[in-house]
Amino acid sequence: MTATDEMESAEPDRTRKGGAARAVAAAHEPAGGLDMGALPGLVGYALRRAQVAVFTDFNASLAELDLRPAQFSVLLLVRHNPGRKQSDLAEALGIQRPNFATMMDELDRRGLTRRTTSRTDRRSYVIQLTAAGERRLDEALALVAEHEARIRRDVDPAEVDRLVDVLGRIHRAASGR
Amino acid sequence: MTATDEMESAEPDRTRKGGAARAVAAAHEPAGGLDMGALPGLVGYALRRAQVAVFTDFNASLAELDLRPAQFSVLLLVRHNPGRKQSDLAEALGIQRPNFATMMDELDRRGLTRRTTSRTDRRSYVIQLTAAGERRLDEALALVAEHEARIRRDVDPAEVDRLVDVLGRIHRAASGR
DNA sequence: TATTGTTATACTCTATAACTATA
DNA sequence: TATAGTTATAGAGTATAACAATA
Repeated sequence: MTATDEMESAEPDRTRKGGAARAVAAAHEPAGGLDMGALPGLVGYALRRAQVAVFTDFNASLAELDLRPAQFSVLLLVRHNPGRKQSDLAEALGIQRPNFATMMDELDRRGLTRRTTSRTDRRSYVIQLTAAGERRLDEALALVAEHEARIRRDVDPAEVDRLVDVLGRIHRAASGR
Repeated sequence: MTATDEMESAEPDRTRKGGAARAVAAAHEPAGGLDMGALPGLVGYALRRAQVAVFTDFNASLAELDLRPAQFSVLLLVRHNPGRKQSDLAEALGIQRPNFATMMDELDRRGLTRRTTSRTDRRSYVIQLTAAGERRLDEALALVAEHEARIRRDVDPAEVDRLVDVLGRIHRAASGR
C-alpha cells in the first residue's frame, strides 16, 4: 500500500506498491506520548520539520556575521555571477523582485554589495561584491561548512547525495514539471 | 572531499571521502544560465526549495477546504488524540502556545473543533473535533493523499522511506540531539 | 508597449513579554 | 510559585498592484 493510504479511514488503494507505509510506522516518534498518526510519514511534514531545524542552526551559525540564509545565497550567487542584473539573481533564487530590491538595499547599505548602472541598459543595475562583501562571504563559507558538517553528522555522504537528488525530483514534481 | 569544500574557490580537501561532490554537480541546474555554485548541494538550500514547492502544492490542493498545513495537522492530531489539552498538542507540533491559541480560536470559530473546560483542571481545555471537523478532516485526507501521490510521482517508494528517515536524522542533528 | 527597479501594502508564520485564572 | 491559556506586539518571509525611468 502507499503511505497516503495510511491517512485514509476508507479502504486503501492496493493497486500501488508499498514501502512508504513502513517508513510511516518507523517514523512514529511518540513526541511526548501523543499519537502523531500519519504526520511523520507525510513528505511535507518531514520536510518542514527538518528545514526549520536546519535553518535555525544556520541562523545561529551565521548570527555573528548578521547574515540570513537568503542574504548568504545572494552573496554566493553574486560571487559566481558578477555583473548580473538584479532580476536575473532574484529569479535564480526564486525571490520576488520587490523583495529582492529591499534585500539589495540592505546589502548595499551595509557595504557588502555595489549596484552600478549598466552601460548597455540604463534601467538595470550591475551587481558586484565589494571587498568587504568578499571577506564577509569567505567568513560565511567557513561557518556554513561547519554548519553543513553538523547537520550531516549522522548521515552517510552517499545518503546525502540521494537526499539532494530526491529533493530535486520532489521539487520538480511539486512545481508541476 | 566534503561537500562543504565545494563552496570554496580554494583547493578542495581530498583527504575525505567523496559522494556529496557528485550530488552537488548533478544538482547544478543552470537556472536560467546562472552558476548556482555550491547552493544546490547545501542541505538547507535543497530542503528549503523542496519544502516551499511542496507546501505550495499542499495549499493549492486544500484551498477548497480553506485548510493550511498547520490547521490540517491540528485536525489530524486531535482525531488521534481526542481530549488532550492545547499545550500538549501545540508542543507536539512545535507551535508556540500563543500562536496555537490563535489557531484554535479560528478552528473553533469555524466550528471544526470544540474546547471544553477540563473537569480535573479548570485552567485547561479539552480539545475535540466536532462532527463538521471530522467531515472536513476526511475530505482533507482524500486531497492530501492525492497531493502526496503527486509529489512522490518521480520517487521510488523505497527512496521515500530513506528520505523520511534521513530527514529525521538531520532534524535531530540540527536540533542538537 | 514591455522591462527594470522601486514603493507601498498585506498576509502568513514565528517569537517573546506580560497578563488572567487557576493550581 | 507554577501552569494553561490569552493578548499584544514585533520580526521575518512572501505576494501583488502600481509607479517612474528606460528600452
